Amino acid sequence: MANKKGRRRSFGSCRQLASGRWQVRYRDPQTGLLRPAEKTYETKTDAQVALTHIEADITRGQWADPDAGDVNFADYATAWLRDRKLADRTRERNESVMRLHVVPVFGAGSIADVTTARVRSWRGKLLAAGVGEPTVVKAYQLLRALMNTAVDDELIRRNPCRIKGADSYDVPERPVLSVAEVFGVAYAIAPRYRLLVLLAAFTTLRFGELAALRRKDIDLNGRLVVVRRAQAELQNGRLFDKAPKSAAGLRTVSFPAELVDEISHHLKHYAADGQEGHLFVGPQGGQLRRSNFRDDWIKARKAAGVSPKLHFHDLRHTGNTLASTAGASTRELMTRMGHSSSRAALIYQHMTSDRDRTIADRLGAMIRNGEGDLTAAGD
DNA sequence: ATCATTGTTCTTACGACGAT
DNA sequence: ATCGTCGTAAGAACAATGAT
Repeated sequence: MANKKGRRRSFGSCRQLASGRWQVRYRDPQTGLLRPAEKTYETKTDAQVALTHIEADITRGQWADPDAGDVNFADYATAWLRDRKLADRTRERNESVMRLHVVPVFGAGSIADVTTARVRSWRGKLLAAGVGEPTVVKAYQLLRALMNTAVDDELIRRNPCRIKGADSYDVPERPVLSVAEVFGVAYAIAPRYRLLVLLAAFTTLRFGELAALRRKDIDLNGRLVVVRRAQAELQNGRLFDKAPKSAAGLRTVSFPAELVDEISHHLKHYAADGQEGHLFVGPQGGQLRRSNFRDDWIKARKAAGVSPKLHFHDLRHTGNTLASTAGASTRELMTRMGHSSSRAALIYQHMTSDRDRTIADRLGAMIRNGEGDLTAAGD
């Protein structure tokens, strides 16, 4: 229905209502139905300008259904979280961040109500309330990801999460131990965990990988430990083993000959029975988990006089640093640590086991030179 | 190369429960 | 009654992968 008089428009129409104000109507590009614009205009000129803008939006593919953003945020967020295919642990975390920090503020309104200004103030309040920066960053990233999907769904035109620097934070350097300090901790901790500390440092396995080790994964003669899986822990405490994601995750790492006696001793006294028995178990024979390891770690850390900031995971960095000192190349280190390199290596290169053995041997030399007395003590 | 996103580990707190 | 262990929950911190 074009204007009766004057210039014919090819797009939409304007008409004057009984009130005297001007209404704009146009074809909804999705339904093909004639729909009135959101508001009316004082003058015919204003109405025609508005119509031009709408047409331009549609032409550019930027037109968004004004009603679409009217989706309840909480409902949309729930569906969004549900439909993502994520690892259980990631899902858990996303759900808790959403539930605790995002939905309480935005949940009641609609998707379109989330404006940049509100996002900024929400973020500031979280920080002011004492929520840690990593968590605030996490919450922001999550909200942004959700709003990105809303953009894809054409609920909103553009993502309101556009606060510079809000999606990252500075990560401080981690402490690194000397060989002497590694042994200091190893001999300060409960004996059943001594090998755990040593392997963490000298094979640079992760806690989850160490916790998943079975007797059969240790080759004393070959001085190898085979990493076939990692133990993961859900927030609800459920433990499960995960296969490594990449070829690099499934790997064999050499350990220094200086650890052989320690390992034999451990196998004899502490490891669970059978080839499938866990190498490391809790005080009562249960599976090793963070909660039942933590107290021992803290005590050992204190007794050994190392930084109270030292995380178990820092042993891995320590081992990495030591291995680097022992002459490992970046490539070799990555292999040893179980990193894949999607960038550089199109084809996964196997480091020769000879090379890994050499690195382990040099680590052994460090143990001998640095800490021969400690290895003999306290057993 | 850089940024976006996903994944893993560490910290703190508390309650249940059986052993001492 | 107290203690050690274990399980659970929430939050914080750190690391790696994947997409531009």
